[in-house]
Amino acid sequence: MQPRKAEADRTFIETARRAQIVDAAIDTIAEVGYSRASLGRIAARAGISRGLISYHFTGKEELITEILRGVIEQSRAYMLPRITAQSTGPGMLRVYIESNLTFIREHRNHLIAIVEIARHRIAEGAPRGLPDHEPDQAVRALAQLLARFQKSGDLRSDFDPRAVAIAIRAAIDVAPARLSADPQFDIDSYAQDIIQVFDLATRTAD
Amino acid sequence: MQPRKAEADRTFIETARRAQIVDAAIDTIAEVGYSRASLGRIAARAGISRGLISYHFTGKEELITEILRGVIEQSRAYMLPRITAQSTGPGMLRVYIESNLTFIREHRNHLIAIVEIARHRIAEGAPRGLPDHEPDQAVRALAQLLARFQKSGDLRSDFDPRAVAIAIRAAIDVAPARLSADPQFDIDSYAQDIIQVFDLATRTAD
DNA sequence: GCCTTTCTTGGCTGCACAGCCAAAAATTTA
DNA sequence: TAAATTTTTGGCTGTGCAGCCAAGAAAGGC
Repeated sequence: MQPRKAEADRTFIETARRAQIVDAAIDTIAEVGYSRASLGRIAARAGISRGLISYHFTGKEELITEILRGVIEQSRAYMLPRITAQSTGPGMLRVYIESNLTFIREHRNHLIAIVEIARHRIAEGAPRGLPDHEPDQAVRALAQLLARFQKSGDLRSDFDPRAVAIAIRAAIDVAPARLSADPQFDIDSYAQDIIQVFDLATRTAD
Repeated sequence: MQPRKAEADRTFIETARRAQIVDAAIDTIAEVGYSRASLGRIAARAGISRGLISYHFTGKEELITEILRGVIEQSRAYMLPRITAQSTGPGMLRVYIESNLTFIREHRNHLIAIVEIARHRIAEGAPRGLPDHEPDQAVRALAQLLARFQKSGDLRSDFDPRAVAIAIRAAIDVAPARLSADPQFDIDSYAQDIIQVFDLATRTAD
């Protein structure tokens, strides 16, 4: 499951093709769902032959991994500075939810695709009791943030940060599916409502 | 996609076999995931031949529908009386979350299976812009409950009941996947934390 | 007991897919 | 321009699956 060669060695064409294939794969998964997104369909959308994907990627696995890697990297780059800029608990929580949902709105298909991938990975690929899957990492990171502000007295301390982190991630991760199923869904007003919910739930009674 | 015959006409054997196959299908889906749960695997678990499933069900579709029908019926029977027994907004909300999560704990595999099915149905089966899928019904029903108590002044009225309903359902629906991925996950304490979150978020400031 | 109906098996067919490969086309190098 | 290399195509192979069916086994009616 290694890339075919080191990134630095890639030709211009190879780099461009890989990007083109990744984009086609994201749009295909977002449109027809993970398990209908065959290499044939992805190739058709990119306007190339099936074999070409096998030439540029060692297998479907590497293609999917590349999608995850790229999108996660982009979302980190967008959200992390915004979140760490906040110094108060409620502020951090607001910006955490807000930046997540803004990123989802602005990268609709990318997020629909990785949520699709994550679901199938959790459900099937995983032999039960796997070490570390992606959603767990997000939950753990958020739980740590919450715990830190609990300790500093900036958030109420009578809740389990892990449980609340699970609920917050669940509320965020459901948004891409909503977006794709319901064109009416207004993600910005959803964001505001969710922010209020978790603000009221975690804010110290002062 | 109709059942082979009216329910009343079924022989003893047919009824027993259908139940046996449904049970095997639920356990298989819960164990290996939806898309690895082939008729062959389900038959193997039930200790019967593949063809027998085709004899008792018109197709895989009917089998899946039967699973959904049964589990939804059971969960309604468990939860509905408990929820309608509550007369206050906060009480309703507490019992709604509690009875959902208790039912999940007591019917682990059943719930893992239907969440699996629902995910794949949303993601793939659905031509975009479908009329009514199951999770939407649950969200809509909960949103109506919330709206009713908002109008009677029993819950704060500065949130969109639909958005909060989506968040509550998301927090509940994530539990089966957590259960199957993480044996450590304590669903009862999770329930208590989630109850507190949404209680604080929706309770009128009195 | 025999005959009919119900039940069950295992094999067959066709489909969709991922991965592989030989050869053609395009591009680069000498 | 010729040779070498990279890129691309389309077909082939094996796998896993759902649905179908002929024939056998079991159960029930007469």
